[in-house]
Amino acid sequence: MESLLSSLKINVNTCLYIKDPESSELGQNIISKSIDLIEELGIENFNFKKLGSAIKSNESSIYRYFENKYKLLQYLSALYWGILEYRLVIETNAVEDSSKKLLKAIKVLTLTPQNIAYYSNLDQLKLRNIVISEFTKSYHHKHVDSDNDDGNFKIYKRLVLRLVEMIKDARPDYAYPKSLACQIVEGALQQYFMQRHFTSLVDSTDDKKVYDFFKDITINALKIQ
Amino acid sequence: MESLLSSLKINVNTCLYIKDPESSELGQNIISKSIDLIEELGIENFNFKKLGSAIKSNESSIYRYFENKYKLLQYLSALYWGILEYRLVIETNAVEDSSKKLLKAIKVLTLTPQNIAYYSNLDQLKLRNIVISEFTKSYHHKHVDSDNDDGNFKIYKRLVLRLVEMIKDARPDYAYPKSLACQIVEGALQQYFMQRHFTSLVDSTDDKKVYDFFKDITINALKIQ
DNA sequence: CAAATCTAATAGTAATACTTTCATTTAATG
DNA sequence: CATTAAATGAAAGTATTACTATTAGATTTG
Repeated sequence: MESLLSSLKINVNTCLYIKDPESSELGQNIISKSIDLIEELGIENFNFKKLGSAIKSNESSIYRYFENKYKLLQYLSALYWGILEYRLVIETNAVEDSSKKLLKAIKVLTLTPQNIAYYSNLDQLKLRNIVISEFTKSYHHKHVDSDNDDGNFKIYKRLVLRLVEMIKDARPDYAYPKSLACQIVEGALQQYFMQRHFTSLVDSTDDKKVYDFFKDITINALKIQ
Repeated sequence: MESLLSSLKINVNTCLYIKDPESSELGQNIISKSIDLIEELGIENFNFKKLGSAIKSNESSIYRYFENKYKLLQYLSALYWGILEYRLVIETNAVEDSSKKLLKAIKVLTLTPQNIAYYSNLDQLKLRNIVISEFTKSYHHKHVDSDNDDGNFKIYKRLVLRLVEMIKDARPDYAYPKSLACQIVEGALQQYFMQRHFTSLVDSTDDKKVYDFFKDITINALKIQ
């Protein structure tokens, strides 16, 4: 499975970049080093000048790949959701029972993954940290609708809709499949952020408890198993 | 109830401002006009210069009240959660049955309120729009921990913990009261944002459905009623 | 009235987010 | 191998923003 995935290219929406960063060594450096830097500094303190000197290249060269740092963040997010989508499809594909399939999906979506080189050589755990801390800011702004029209969140929405289908398969008459799917995917990020920064609002700092919580919610809401 | 609340002062953490904006007319103008402007422009496109000319005052005068626009956002958020906390307490206080009390609380926390002048003359619906669009950004950044230490999110956390107590009262052996409370409070904001900007991920654009969803989740998770 | 405080206006600083230009290096092709 | 095209690097330049400092006038308070 690893080798299968590492030979796949995740087709991020072309609106997200000016020049495909996978097409050159500089582009690949931009991606891998920006993951380090954004995780370390946060998107607000990160800029292309700092990234330029970190990869011994120039600010203006990076602008030839990405319009601005927020597009880069959306690109990185799309990459993350793309990787997660592949894992979701592959790990649930063989499961026949619809309830078991759904629970397996929730596992993939809520547990911290091993840092296997699924995709090129980027650090999946750092990428996940970026998504936990920064993804919400990639769409909470005034041009969210045009970004959406451009397709910048396509992979994310496709992933959520895959979960919606699994919920419907497990319980066709459930009234809120989309709300539940959103709450699982987005809520998992939220729970991990809370674990790190709002410990008084958290029942347990154990990763597995995030899964347990959403599993419990889902089983009871859908009345399965 | 209206008159009771309109005579109450919500004690926002003093770290959030330099000079109490309620102590002068200029300060009150800053608050009411910033609600209009932040709702209209979003926090990124909003700045103190624009606010200054909107209230026919000066940038530098506003800096005497707030350190920067993000502190102002945290102040406005605290105000919102403070108003919600009062409504929560008052509207659930008389309810004796713990399950009914909890469901009433969820109603207060998830439904769009009437724009009653609960608190001074600020526009509660606009304030709510700001919280839906901007609150997540008030703590998703690198200095969240020191802001938290300063007490900037105290009212928000107190509100969530009130809900936690109600969940525990309704079902003392439930394993995830804090996770559930967070998901209700934060998830409601998320659902409203989705209704507005990610319609393909939404079951219904009816406000009441947000309440129905969280009510259903809670009833089934806690096995009440 | 006098003292203290508050506010407005202006100017100024430092950082950021780009853009432009142009020289140089690298890669592609005949 | 030579020519051409494309990609990159270096440097300088622009516009905006976030904030500070200064000062003078207005307002409040004792």
